Amino acid sequence: MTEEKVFTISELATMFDISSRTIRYYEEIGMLFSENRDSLTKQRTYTNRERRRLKMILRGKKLGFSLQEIKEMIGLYESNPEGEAEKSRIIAFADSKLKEIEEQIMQLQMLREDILTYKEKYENSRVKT
Amino acid sequence: MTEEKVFTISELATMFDISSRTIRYYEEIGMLFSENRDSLTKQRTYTNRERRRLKMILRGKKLGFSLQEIKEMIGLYESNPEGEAEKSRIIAFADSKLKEIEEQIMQLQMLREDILTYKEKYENSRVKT
DNA sequence: CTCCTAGTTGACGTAAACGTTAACCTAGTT
DNA sequence: AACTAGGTTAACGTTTACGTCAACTAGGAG
Repeated sequence: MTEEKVFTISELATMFDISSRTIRYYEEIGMLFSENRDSLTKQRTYTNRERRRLKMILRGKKLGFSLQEIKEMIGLYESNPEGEAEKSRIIAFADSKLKEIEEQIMQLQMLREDILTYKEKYENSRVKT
Repeated sequence: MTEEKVFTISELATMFDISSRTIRYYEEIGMLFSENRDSLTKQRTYTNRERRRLKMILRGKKLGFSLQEIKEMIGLYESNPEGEAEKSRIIAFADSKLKEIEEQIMQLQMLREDILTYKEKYENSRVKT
């Protein structure tokens, strides 16, 4: 019933269109974990939890964040702060990231407008042939 | 009257808080040009046009694009298409970039929501001290 | 003339994020 | 038994985007 589906490394790789090496690398630098590896074959298995982590990592990458930054952000999701000091430190980090993200959204909207403007310029300049 | 202000390399560098080396590198790979270099001292001078180009490059970088991608996008701004075929090729490129950018904005908004959610979770869990 | 500042061209070095290859293991065919 | 498919570790290679350093030059300040 509660049998959780697990994935092999190549299943995850094809699922997200990345290489197995990439997944091993993420594990190497502590961004991904493979629980319950077969003690004999040493093969990695991943749970849905790790699949979601990987998805977050790839989203972060597409958005231009470094793996280090992504690691810290995921840490935000998973941290269990002890005491008020730790909590406000985390909230401050969240706020700074939020500001950064909002700035990035604004810049992207500006870039979008720019490209639209140039595109329309081309569309309206009919070439006489 | 129409005397355009020009900048030295270190002026531009401090203006955008980057190194001179970075500027030379961008020139090296054909993303920036220094017109009218002193024939004796070989010193570079930049016009407002190049200052704007540099600004675009740095914006692109902050948004997570590679220098190659940025180069292509700037090419979009500066291209002067000959004939309908060339024009529709450029418009198609613009469209694909626009899609990409809109997707990126959406992802950023989702990330923003995620972080907000987690932040509020921490804020509302008062620690009893 | 000497020194300092600001620039120049190579050319080699480096961090991040993987790619690639070698040498090995195990499970499942044929 | 031999082969194939899919996985493992270890280690060296590669690309991007610069950093760093050496050796040189031209223009002023004193």
